[in-house]
Parts: sequence; C-alpha cells; structure tokens
Amino acid sequence: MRRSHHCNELSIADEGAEVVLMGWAQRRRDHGGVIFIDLRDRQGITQVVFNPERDARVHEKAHAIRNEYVLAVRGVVEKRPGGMENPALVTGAIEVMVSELKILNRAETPPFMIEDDIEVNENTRLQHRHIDLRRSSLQRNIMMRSRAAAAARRYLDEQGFLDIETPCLTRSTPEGARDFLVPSRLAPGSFYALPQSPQLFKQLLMISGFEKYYQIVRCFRDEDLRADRQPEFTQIDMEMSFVGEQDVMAVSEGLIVEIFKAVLDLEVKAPFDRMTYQEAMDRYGLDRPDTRFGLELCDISDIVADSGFKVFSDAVGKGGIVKALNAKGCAERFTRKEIDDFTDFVAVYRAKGLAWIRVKEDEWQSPITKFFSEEEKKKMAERLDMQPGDLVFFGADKSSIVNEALGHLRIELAKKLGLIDDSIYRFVWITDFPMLEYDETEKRYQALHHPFTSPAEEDMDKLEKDPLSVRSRAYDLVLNGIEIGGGSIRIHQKELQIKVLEALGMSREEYEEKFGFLISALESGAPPHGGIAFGFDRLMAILCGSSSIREVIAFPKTQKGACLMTAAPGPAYRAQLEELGLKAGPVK
RNA sequence: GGGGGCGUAGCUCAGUUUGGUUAGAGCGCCGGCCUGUCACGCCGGAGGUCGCGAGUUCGAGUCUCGUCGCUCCCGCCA
Repeated sequence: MRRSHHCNELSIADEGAEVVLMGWAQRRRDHGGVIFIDLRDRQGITQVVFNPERDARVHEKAHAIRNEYVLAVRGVVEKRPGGMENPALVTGAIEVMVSELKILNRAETPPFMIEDDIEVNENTRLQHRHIDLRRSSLQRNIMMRSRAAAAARRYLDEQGFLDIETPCLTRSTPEGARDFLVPSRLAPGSFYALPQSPQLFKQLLMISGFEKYYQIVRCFRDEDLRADRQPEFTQIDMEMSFVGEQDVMAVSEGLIVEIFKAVLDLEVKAPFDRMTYQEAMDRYGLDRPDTRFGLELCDISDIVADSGFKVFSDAVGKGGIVKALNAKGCAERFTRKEIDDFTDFVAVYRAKGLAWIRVKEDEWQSPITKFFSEEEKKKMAERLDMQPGDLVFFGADKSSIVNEALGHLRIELAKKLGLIDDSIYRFVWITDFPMLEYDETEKRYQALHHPFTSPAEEDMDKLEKDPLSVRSRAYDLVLNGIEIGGGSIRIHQKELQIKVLEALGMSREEYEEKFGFLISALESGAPPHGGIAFGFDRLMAILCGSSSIREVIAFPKTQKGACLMTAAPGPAYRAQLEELGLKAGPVK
C-alpha cells in the first residue's frame, strides 16, 4: 500500500474516492459491531470505520488495534450519515470505510495520553519525549519553528547574506559565560571549548571580505538553567560590513516581519520604537521594558532628599535613589496582606523594604505619611498624580536595586491587574547602552555587551577618565518585555580594540594571549562592521505562546542539564579517559 | 551556592493538619456485552517500594533528620 493522502486532506469533495491513509491509532471506539478509529498523522485526524456488514474479515482484524498502533488503511471516502458529522474535525464531514488494514507496528500503551489538555509531569514527558512530541501542541510548535527557520533563511538569502558555518570545536575565551570544555586526544591535557557564540569567527569573516554573513547556529554556555535558558541554544546570527546601527536594525526588522508573516500570518509594523537604555531604566526600571502597558516608575529622589523619613533621605544621601510606582485606583484593590506579599516579592531582588501609601479622600493611609512635610507631600502628590483611590509603592536604595525591584513589581502588578494584552506584540529597540559596568566582586570594569563592541564616537575621549559614562554602539531588540536579540557595531581598529581591552583591566600579555589572533586580523584591513544575534528559542516561545523554551525545543534538557531520555551526561569508560589523558571519576 | 513548590496506581490527584483496621477517586489498561461513536456506553477485573534511606513510636503515606529527582526564582548568565 502506498499513502495517497494525509489525515487532514479529505473532504466531501473526495466522496467515493479510494484512498490510502497511514498513521497512528489515536483512539478506538468499539461498538461490538462497528469500530471507529481516529487515525492521526502529523497533519490531522481522519475517522476510519470498520463495519462487519461491509467487510467481516477486515472488521475482525481491527479488534486487535490499540492506541498508538501504526496503521495503513485502504478504503473509500464516504459522506457521514446525516447528523453524524463532527464539526470539531476538519475532516468531520467524511469518514473512510476500510476495506484493507495493515498493522504496520504494534505499540505498548503509552505512559500518558497523546492529548493536549492532559497535564503530565515534565519529567515523565521528558523521559518519553518521543511520545510527548506526538501531542499536537508540540507538533505545532516544532512545525512553526521549522517555518520560522525557513523564512529566516529565505529572507537573509534574498538580502544577499551568505550562510557560513563556523567551528564547534574552538578555543576557550574566558570572558562572559563559563565554557563547555572538550578534551583533546591528539593534544593530551589541552581542551577545545564549545562556542558561546560565533562572535569572533563572524568578525573574521567580515575581515575576509564576505560582507554579509548569517547562520542559524547552536551556542553553548555552561551556566545554570532557567525557563528561558538552556545550556545549548540556537541563535539567528548575522554580521555585515560597511554598516551602521541603522542598517543592522533595518535588516533585523525585515527579518522579524518575515518570520511573523510566515509563522503567524501577521503583519508586524516596522520600523520598531526606539528607546535609550537610560530612558528604559528611568521609566521601566529594566533594560528590557514591557511597553504593552503604562504603570511607569517615577523618580522622587530630589523631593525626599532631606525628608524626615530616614530610609528615603539616607538612600539619597548615599548616592542612591527613591522611585515610586502609582497603581491608579488600587487603594482598595489589595489587602494589607497582599501588600505585605509585594514586600516579599521585591525582597527577592534584594530590596530591603517596600513603602506604600493608600490615597484616601482626606488623608494618606500609610505608616510613613507622618514623616513627610506638607511641602514634600504636595510635591509628591503633584509629580505622582496621586488621586484619591490610588495606591503608591516606593523603593529606596542603590539605583540598581530600586530599578530591578520596582521594574519587576511593575510587571507583577500588571499581571494581577490584567493590564497585559497578550494578543499584541510590542517591539522596542534599546540603544545607547553603557559600555562598561563595575564588577564589585572582581573589582574591575566589565563589558556590558562584549569587549568587541565599539564605544560611541562622541564618548571616545572619556574611555580613560570616566569609563562608566561611555556609551556603546550596542542595541537590543525587546519584544513584550523579553530580550530577543542583541548586537552592536564592532571595533574594527586595532588601537581602539587594545584601548578597550586595557580599560577592562587586561595586561598586554593577557590580551595578546587571548585575543592576539583578532588583534592581528584587525591590522590586516578590517572593514567597519556590525551585527546582531537573535535568540531563536526565545523568539519561538513567544510566537508559540509558550512560557518555557523547552516547549519549542525537540529534546530539551532539565534544569540540572540532564537529558532524561538518553541519561546524558553519564560516566565515561576508563579507556576513553585514558586516551584523553584524563583522570576523573566516576568511571565505568 | 541560596530560597519557594512538587514527589502516593501507567497518568492526574485526594489522604499528611490531629500517626491507628485491608491506602482511595477519575482517566488509562485488561476481559465481557454493545452496529453510528467521536471524552462512546454498560458490567467486571487487575494494578501500590506512598521518590529513596535512617530515626522516633506498640504502630509512620502522615512526625524528625538526611538524600535524590523535577520545577520556579535569586546568584550566575547577554
């Protein structure tokens, strides 16, 4: 038998045709006489019928069918009897009256039902991922991912980008994330590293003159996992020569538009909004603002700098800030207990407390009101637009803590208040990032993006005197509060690259050893260049409406980095270790 | 490294607060009946290392300690 149709294709127009379908037995309904099987393939479901009056032998054979048996059936498409149509099924108007059945394979009863609405522990699902992947929501996600990748390749190819592969076995660059190491057999005691991204290779390709590069590429980072972080993940990686920020952003917008069209049949409007890092931090507290709703933060440091409320005045005195968040009309929306819960919520971000004021008709109900002068109250009320019925939260601390705590509180409040419309996609470019940040534990400057990002032209002279004020030519693309991509215009001149590496506290020996090959490449005629990389898994999670990227990855790892199907990672054989010159336990 | 949640039948969960007879339910599975179902229906049945280990106790699914796994978050990570 040879398959003639998929299980979503047949309709009333095919009535009378003899067809062959192949797929899995989704469900069996045996009425003693007639037997119905919902036959499932990757496209859909068709009801096939075994009727003893039509064919006693094939009906008898159908008794053996159980869930997930693999079947081939030949039969005639028939219009279902009046009133028996199933409108929930695309093929619900017809059924296939089977004349020939071949059981291609039997199957053990699956550990869980192949249905979407059933809730199964994730570890059971991951142990039997091949079965889990049969569920239609995962089939849909994986198919959408394939369509997105195809759209990206088509678009980038049309734009003149070359798909060039870069090595997976490469050199460790102990900057940024922890590397996965791969021991070398031919050079015992030496190690390759798996790439955290093809960053340096794509820059080298620009220096080689390829001008436009892209790759849908696996990247590896040996850090702790999250719902949106796996140890291996996929980027849509791009790099272009002779471009500035605007060029990279424009190509990126075109790419995103194409992907949304291909996957969701949705017209996304470009160009996207732009916002500086500073504005994002001021208004939203985070460098990846969710701009689908308001509830913005407001700085009141100047008003309370000399306040009688020590928590506020001390914070400002020590160089910190005081910011507020006005939850309009929420004075009665939350109980005292719930407000206390918000204090616990922000404590996670190291906020020591969360002050609040309920604005009543004639007074402010709050433990802190009594500390403020009339003047301070008046200014606060004005700046925060405090109206009766409002509930205002305050954070006071170092700016990083206040912003992070209130930034997350803002999102939490929006969720609780139903302010988020998850049918819309709000994109925003974040620009003008600071070039460096100070690492308290290591007592040195670190690149916020990476050390190959170019400083902004006009800040160049501040690199030595006031490094923290230098802005970079980096840009992130944020969608609904999630960072989906980031990139920069790179440094293409040796002198500047060295200056930046030195600003990061590297000695000449150190940068020569780690990045000597890049520096010498920059001397060989490097064109100005820049690029971007999109987190493909995160993008797909948003497109699929999933809260975890594990739902858009065929074979994801658990939070401990294990693959429950293959039991990776596992011990090595002693002989393998010996060949590699390694001593490590446990061994087999 | 730290904090929270979960772990009882193949799956989802109740039972744990207050220790006490033979650990229950729904779905699934197996058998029987049933010719128009689509979550088919009816009858019957099988199925348990209560994650694992120690402790307290006359007695532990239940209390204590340890440990393992899954998950969310902080740190870490761009």
